[in-house]
Amino acid sequence: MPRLEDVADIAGVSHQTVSRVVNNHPNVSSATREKVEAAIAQLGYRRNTAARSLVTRRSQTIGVLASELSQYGPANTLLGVEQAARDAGYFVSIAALREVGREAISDAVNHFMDQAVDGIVVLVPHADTLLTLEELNLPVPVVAVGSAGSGAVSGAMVDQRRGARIAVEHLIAQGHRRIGHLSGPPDWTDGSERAEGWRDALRDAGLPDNLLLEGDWSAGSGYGIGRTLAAGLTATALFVGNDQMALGLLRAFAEAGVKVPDDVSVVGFDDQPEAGYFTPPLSTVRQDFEELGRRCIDAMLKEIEAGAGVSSIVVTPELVLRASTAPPA
Amino acid sequence: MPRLEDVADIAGVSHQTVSRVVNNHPNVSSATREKVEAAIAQLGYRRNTAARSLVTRRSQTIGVLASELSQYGPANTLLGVEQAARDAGYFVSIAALREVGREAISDAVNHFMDQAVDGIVVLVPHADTLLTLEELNLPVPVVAVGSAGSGAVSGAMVDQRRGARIAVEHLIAQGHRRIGHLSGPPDWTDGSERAEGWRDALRDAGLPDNLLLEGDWSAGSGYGIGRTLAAGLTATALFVGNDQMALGLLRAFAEAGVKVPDDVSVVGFDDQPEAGYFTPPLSTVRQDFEELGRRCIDAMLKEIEAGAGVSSIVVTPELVLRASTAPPA
DNA sequence: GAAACTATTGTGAGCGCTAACAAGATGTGA
DNA sequence: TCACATCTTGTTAGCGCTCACAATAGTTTC
Repeated sequence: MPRLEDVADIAGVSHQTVSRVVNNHPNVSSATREKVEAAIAQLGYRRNTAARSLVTRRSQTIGVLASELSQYGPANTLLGVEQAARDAGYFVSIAALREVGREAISDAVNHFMDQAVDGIVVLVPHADTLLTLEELNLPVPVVAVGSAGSGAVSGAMVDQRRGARIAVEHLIAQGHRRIGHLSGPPDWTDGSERAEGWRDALRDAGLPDNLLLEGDWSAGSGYGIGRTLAAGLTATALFVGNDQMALGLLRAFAEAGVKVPDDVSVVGFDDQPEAGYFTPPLSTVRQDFEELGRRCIDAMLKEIEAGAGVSSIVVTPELVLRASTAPPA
Repeated sequence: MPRLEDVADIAGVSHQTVSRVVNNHPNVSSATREKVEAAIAQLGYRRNTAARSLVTRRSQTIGVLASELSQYGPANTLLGVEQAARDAGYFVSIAALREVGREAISDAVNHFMDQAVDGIVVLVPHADTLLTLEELNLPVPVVAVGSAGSGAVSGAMVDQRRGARIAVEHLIAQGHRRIGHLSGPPDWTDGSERAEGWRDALRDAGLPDNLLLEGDWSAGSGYGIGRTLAAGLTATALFVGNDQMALGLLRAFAEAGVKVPDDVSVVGFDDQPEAGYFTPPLSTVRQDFEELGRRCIDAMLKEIEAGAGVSSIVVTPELVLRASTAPPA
């Protein structure tokens, strides 16, 4: 591999001048710059990241700590993060968590510290992730996706509470009075936030908020709960914590002869690409995960490069109406 | 950050001895080792990756070049890759492709070369990816997932042709004689391989192989084709290139009053977690993507560390039967 | 026309680590 | 006992780069 020195020899300048060209320093004459650039092209020179990192004490790498990477939300957030990071000249390193817990998070963070990442984006949507991160007291900026952040850690989230509220308010506007919620696990921030939004909307409307069932995000849990519900359905509408559980629920209702939306309306959350092809097509709440990811990196780079303090990013979701909702009979 | 030297001072040895301890060199007395380890713990010493990389000329990083990262298959392959790589002490860097093409691949590869990765796993399931990679003639080992590899590039794939064959042979065994195929795009390796397997099975059985329709992997394309098919259905069974298209197809059939499996049997491909909750639950071909990812890293590390040559990995898929298939009426 | 600036280029040191070699300590057999 | 091997530790150089500073050339100001 050619070095700065080799380029310098060919261009007839010092290694430092080559370094200036490579780093876009202002005080280089255009004649010199051209000579150097020609030499760089001729040799196929590439700056050695390790040597550069050694002296700058920056790795130009951002670590992404993720669980549930095969889920629609985290995967797309990762895409946004990657795009913004690469555009800004950063590398993106990942560590996937198989099970979520203090130790697994700590292991992954250690891995990133070994790599000397310049910042960490955390894509672990559990309620106590933020706490664990604060305890670890990391020497680099951290953005926790799915939380509002704290004094030490930046947050970036879709306003799920608001999304849930919008969905439920729509059902109320359609005339529904008994609206249940199939929530995700309460120890997931998404699960509890969406449940809160559901409750907020019902309370504001003076409606009962006692029909709450807990799933685990999977289609299987939606199916199981759907079978139980179908046996003695009291609600005319159900707000479901994510699209996958809604899929399972629809399946269970279909088997039990419960008609959607005639007997019961169903609203999901996420708007994954398949949601429009469920039976029936699912009304749901759309979240722009890529945007969320991009904004994480914006905030992170401000912390890394401009020394900015922690920030709190909020992205607003949007209700998408399809055939699974209708006014009650 | 403490350096090797700092640890050496506290332990009362030379920096080189500390280096030996850190790198598990054999010839260090246990007394010395203990002193050094105590000093390391006391200071919270961490080896500086940049300095190490500079002298070893290894970055301990594997690049993963991926498109379609929000899809079930690539996402789970990535998980397998990450697990195996981290277990082996490697970092995993990612670059996601927004659109697939020579230039995008070349950009991402350049990004990895800037980072001096030790190897690249390519998760871009297009037919001409392999060609592009060969042309780039990379100075590090490359494993192309979804291809059989070539003289210069290792391959790792699920035996999709065989998976398709198994699925279609099952339909034939059930008594189906007109079996159509809704394929993915033919310029995707997965698309053409699965179509080949479908054709193989039909030809071997002396059945017609002229009912081939092309989708684009999305539920939407499955839906569109489903609507067309429903109008004048001649097949009694359909083998669909992936589960998402099958979902759209099922939706279209439901709308058109075509009963699955009474009027037509449907088999998908992938076995994504939701497939069992479609209406009806989908028979499909299961692929172990994580295993595939892990084996990619095994092969890659053999190339990097043992100087092994290119290899070709094949993982066998498995047919999962659910309610969407039945003997013809 | 000398002093004071600015723009451009070069020199030397050192980031933290590992590899190669050197040297001391310990043990072994004749 | 000495010559030789073996185990353990230390010394030195250098990986490729950027930073701080020095030096030169060109320009302006009074």
